[in-house]
Amino acid sequence: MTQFGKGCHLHLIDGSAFIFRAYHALPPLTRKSDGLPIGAVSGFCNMLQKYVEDNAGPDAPTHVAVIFDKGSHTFRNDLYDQYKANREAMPEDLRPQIPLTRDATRAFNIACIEKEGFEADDIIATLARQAREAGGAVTIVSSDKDLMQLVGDGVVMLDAMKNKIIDRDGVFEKFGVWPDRVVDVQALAGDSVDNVPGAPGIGIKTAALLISEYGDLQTLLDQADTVKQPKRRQTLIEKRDQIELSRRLVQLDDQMTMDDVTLDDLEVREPDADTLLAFLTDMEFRTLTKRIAISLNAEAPAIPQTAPQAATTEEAPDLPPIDPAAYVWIKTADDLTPFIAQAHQRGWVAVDTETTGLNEMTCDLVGVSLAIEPGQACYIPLIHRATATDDLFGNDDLAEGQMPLDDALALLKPLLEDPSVIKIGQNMKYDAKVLSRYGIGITPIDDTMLMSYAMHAGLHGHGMDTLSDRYLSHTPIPIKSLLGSGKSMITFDRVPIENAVKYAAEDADITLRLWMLFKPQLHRARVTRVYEGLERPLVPVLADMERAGVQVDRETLSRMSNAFSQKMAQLEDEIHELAGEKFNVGSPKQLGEILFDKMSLPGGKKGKTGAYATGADVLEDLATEHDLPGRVLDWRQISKLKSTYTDALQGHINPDTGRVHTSYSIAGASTGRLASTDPNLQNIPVRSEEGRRIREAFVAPQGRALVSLDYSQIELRILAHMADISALKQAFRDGLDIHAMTASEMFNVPMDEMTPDIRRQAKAINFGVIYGISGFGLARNLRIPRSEAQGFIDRYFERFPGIKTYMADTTAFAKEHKRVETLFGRVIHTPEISASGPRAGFAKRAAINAPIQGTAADIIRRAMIRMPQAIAGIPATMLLQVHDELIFEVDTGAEDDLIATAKRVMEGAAEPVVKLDVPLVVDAGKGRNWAEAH
DNA sequence: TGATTCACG
DNA sequence: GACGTACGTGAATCAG
Repeated sequence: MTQFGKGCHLHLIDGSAFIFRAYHALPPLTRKSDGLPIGAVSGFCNMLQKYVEDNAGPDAPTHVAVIFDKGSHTFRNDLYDQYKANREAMPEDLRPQIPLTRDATRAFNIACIEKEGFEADDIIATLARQAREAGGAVTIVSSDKDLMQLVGDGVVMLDAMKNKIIDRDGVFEKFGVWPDRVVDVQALAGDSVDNVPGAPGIGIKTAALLISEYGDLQTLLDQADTVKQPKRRQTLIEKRDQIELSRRLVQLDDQMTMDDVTLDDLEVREPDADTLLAFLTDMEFRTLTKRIAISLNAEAPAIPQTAPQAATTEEAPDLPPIDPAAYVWIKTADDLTPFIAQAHQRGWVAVDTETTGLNEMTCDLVGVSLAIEPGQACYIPLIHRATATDDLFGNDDLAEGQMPLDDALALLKPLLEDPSVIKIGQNMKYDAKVLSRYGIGITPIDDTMLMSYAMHAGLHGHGMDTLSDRYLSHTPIPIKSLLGSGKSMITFDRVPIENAVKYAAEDADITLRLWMLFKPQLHRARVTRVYEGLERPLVPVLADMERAGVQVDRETLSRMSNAFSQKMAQLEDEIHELAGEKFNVGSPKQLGEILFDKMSLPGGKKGKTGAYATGADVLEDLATEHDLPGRVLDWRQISKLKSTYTDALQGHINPDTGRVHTSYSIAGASTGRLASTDPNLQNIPVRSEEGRRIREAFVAPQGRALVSLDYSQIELRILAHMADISALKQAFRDGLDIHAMTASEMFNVPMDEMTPDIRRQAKAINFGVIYGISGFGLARNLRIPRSEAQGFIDRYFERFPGIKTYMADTTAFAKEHKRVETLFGRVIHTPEISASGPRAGFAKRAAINAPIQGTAADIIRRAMIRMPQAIAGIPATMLLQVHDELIFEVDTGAEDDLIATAKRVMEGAAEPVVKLDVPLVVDAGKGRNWAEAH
């Protein structure tokens, strides 16, 4: 063994870069024998092997190590809590591969270095310094620009993919300064990937210019008042703290204490053929095993041929049939432990919870089912009752053959919370919410409903019955057959356990089979990023929001209900008086007969069911003829407010929390929007004065306030970007009133002569464009002749020809591919696009609207996913989402802090994946209730 | 259960 | 030439 010193050459390989490159470059391979994801490991081994082959010549290194990141919290997070906060979560199928890449490195007999709480870059910096001080040369195998500050003085970088050396000149080419000033440039330019703020408005080019002129960052900041450009000067002076913070973030730490590793430990060693080949064989890499066996002059061990588990075609894989008789009833801890052990070993388990109801906030956990292999599933009954009802004396005994609830949960908790075991479920938000009330934080999760949503939105629903029917050709046991329906319906805890086992375990079995089918399809459908980045991470965020709920004041609602009752009774009397007879004002059928048959008012049109139409637009037209229609409109408005809001909302106040807990469906709307149910809190009135007062009942508790932030004109901004309309984009950049600007363009009216009416018409056209405009629709909306509306549209297309092109391109794309996409890759299928008749019109307009509405939905999803981390230091809770608005509750005094932070997250939510040509603007409000905050 | 109506973005 | 239309949702109500 030689002492590291002069003549030695150390190679430091950036392991994380290898892993991510391998993961993204390769399709999602799985180990054939058991389905373990191994695509990244395979790519990693190939890259290591290629590296070894490429570096065997006279320049071969004498010492080598692969360096990995370990842990997510580093000293940089202590400096700046937003450091790397933009990072998307590690894909679920990559996580189990991380330890395997360490194993692979060791199998190649290469030193493998990681240190808790340190980034690989700092370890590399430290080892490089040590090697230089000992007189050796260093090559850093990476193309990461963050490492370029280390280049020079015997240190070079090697881009292993391009096999290209990056030396001082290469760094100068990239940064415009020599390596010793790279951190200064990075500190100014910032980095959106790592979320290093830098100086706003200054990029690498400007930064390099400034640094070259002033020599270094310190001098530049000290003499910032001499910078000629006023904007730069102002930024440098005002953002000095932020820039200095950025410098500390990008500066690598080369003074780490590496007490357990010395350079001498890194000496190049020949791989041990048996060890390496055993590892590769175990991974079942056939080609690579053979290739390496040849290079090592060794015999390649045989890899047993096993039947492929997940089929590569669309056919269902060859699996045991679904057989409810084969499922296991777990009665004791001894029955359960083997299942749990197997789940740990496998790295995944399908989970389903059974409860006494559908409301996760109030129902009780009745049992849990698990599935580990197709056909191999069990059910753990927990509180099933012995009889169908309690007896006359109120006795209600538990059934035999159940584990005590606490014992079962104590055994399950470590499994459900184990970060190395994926918990698979269908609509996991439900199970996560139920389990969280029992002190279990289930993680990490995979969700078959969301996988289907990512792949099949627009094609069909994503409930388990639909998916099982379609993709497994199996109809699950209907829940009705166990619970009955209507008045005699029972709760799940009254279902005899032998029946419950069949039903519940089947659900877990089906979920597991769907997962095995869908998981490899995500990559092929090119929606892995959508699923991993927009669907899966939203589950815990929404679960927390729903559990938090919003405080609603029953007194306020009840007072309003009473007032509405009186007003309705009064209006009813007037209506009956005007009609000359009593009838049910709430019955469109009776109303139609009164209006058109008895009173013979004009415009009576019957729909396909033979009933007169009595919608608001019809009644508004009739209001000029008679007093009655107007009264009915008033009555309807109040009736709506009372029944749907002031009355129904009171019934949704949870008695335990005093708050209303909505439920968001993630996979409901085809465009990517959320939908709110039980109750729907996305349609609380705001447009009418009376309706808006209902928002006064949504309050913050004592000592807190509500804060609302909403995107301004987000869909029009997205349209301007996607259709690339320079006039609209410029208007948004200039912060103009977009509807007034449109009106000015279309009607040749100067902005300072704009009237509200002209602006209103332009606004209607702008909205019409988003919805897939038609002359008829615009005419009806604006109540103008159809020919005039068509004239507006023609003129609009003349002024903004890009819009017409965009619409034509979008429909052509939809026709060709039977789908459209958002800027973030969300896929919305449009199967009806080639239909004939009126359905074609619907499909076409939907296809035009979906990418715009969907992109807006993607953006706010991204903001919501980042929000919990971003506001972690503020005493605030995110409560509600209303498509382009987020509502928070916050301690009084911290409102402005929250607004600043949440605004930053929302306005930057598209980045770094999409760089919009228009700014996103968020407006904010605060108050004691929602009416004040909005 | 389906149609109608109307609340929201 | 006629069809029928703005896009996306959920809830309450009536009527069969």
